Amino acid sequence: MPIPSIHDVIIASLSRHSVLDPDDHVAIRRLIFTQRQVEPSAYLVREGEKPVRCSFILGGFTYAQRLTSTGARQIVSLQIPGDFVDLQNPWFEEADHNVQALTRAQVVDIDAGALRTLVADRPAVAAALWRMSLIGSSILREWIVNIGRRDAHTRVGHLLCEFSLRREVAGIPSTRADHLPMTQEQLGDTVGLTPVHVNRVLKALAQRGLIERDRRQIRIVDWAGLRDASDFNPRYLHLTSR
Amino acid sequence: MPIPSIHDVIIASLSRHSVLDPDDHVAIRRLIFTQRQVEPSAYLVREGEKPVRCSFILGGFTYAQRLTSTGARQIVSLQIPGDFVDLQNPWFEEADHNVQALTRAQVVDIDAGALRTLVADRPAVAAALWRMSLIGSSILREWIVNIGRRDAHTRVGHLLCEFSLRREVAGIPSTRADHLPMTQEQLGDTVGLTPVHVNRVLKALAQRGLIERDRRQIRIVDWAGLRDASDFNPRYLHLTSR
DNA sequence: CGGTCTCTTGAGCAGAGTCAATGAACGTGG
DNA sequence: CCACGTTCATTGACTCTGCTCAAGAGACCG
Repeated sequence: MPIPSIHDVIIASLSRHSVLDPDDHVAIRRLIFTQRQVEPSAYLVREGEKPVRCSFILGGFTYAQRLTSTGARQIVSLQIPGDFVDLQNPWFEEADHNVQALTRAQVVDIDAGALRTLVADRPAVAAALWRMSLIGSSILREWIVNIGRRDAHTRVGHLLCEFSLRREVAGIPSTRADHLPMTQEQLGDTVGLTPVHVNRVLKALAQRGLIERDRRQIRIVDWAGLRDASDFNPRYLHLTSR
Repeated sequence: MPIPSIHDVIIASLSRHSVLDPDDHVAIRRLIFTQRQVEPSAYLVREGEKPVRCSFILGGFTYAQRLTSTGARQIVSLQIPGDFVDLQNPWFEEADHNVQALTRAQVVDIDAGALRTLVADRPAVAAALWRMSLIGSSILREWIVNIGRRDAHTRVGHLLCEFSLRREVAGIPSTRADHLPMTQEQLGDTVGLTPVHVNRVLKALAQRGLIERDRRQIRIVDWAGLRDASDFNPRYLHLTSR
């Protein structure tokens, strides 16, 4: 794909949630950035370092993660194509978490300073970016509820629903290979469970006819059933409003 | 207190994290708002409703909360004086959570439209507000780690450390009456535990000499000890950077 | 074809939850 | 100033969800 189309992808992503005028488009098109590919588990951001750029995901998936002093890992967010990785970077002195590629991913790096300038010049772009980061906050709140107050079955089901819906809304077809591109250990680190228990929960969900599994692949068979069983209400994703 | 001083409080709060110039001050001083007092457990925001204003806390404490379908409650954030309640409101069509007063609280309501205008006109103010909301996101991530991967003792201790430090940084003296103005049930709803277990954990923390309790009051006796026992690293609060 | 991950399953354990009773503190009205 | 009701805190006894440990089976890769 030629370079210009990447700008279109970013504009399209912002426009999914906000309204931009032609001048905003022009300003975004002036952004200079570099595209690169990252391999699974490669770091995009490291806790403690000074972030000088902000990435945008073209393809593949990434996750943000932190470790406790006992070495336990907790995944705190997932990014899918169309999302920004750490939109906060231009405004913070140091990163407060790590970001790693979940799958092989194609990303573009945007200079933090250029992003600050863009935001200062174009209020509508600032509002669009802000809105995206606010939706990110809303998802964080939902995860707190999920991990804090739901039992293991509901928790895992809720994550499956969220991931599936976010992907669908972003228009990302789910291929056989990457339907839910996580190991059961990563799934556990996302919802606060051990991999062993995740395994048992997935087995139970399959036995209840809510999902189907084949190797690493997880497919939702009964969407309404899983949604209801998982206390999933998409309001927190703020999909409709714009 | 005369009305003008409230603007000063807001400017001071923003200036704690960001740099504003005199024109920004002028723009903030043009904000019109109403001050009011809310009683404990009164709602400031209700899930699902269209938010038309954004509140700023002058005194007292509030919390954001959501319920699961089974009726369990999870508190997802705490606001202290100097914080905004739902800075997201001007950009969302509907609230995704409830906000209630934890104690009696003094708040000012700012019209969402006026806030949008201010942000569009004054990039530095926008950056300051954005930065505050990003710090809020960072706290949400830490809570996910806390609830997802730490055991009950560490979890409770971590919350005590966070609350104590945030309050100290905001310059809010802790009076005997409201040191930690939460019931054990609310504490449990914050860290994902039952009130009964919170009670046992507090008892154990006191026996270890980390905290002291008297009625509702909880005092940290051994700050370094509690910090280390609770895996508390204040990086996520982004206090120093500005 | 061996090595490495990941998944799966069983057995036993334990941290946190549930249920229930008692007690302390506090506010209110008489 | 006291009686009463309500809300919280505290504690014990018991249960159970999810964790730990461990072994074996697939899958995948060079």
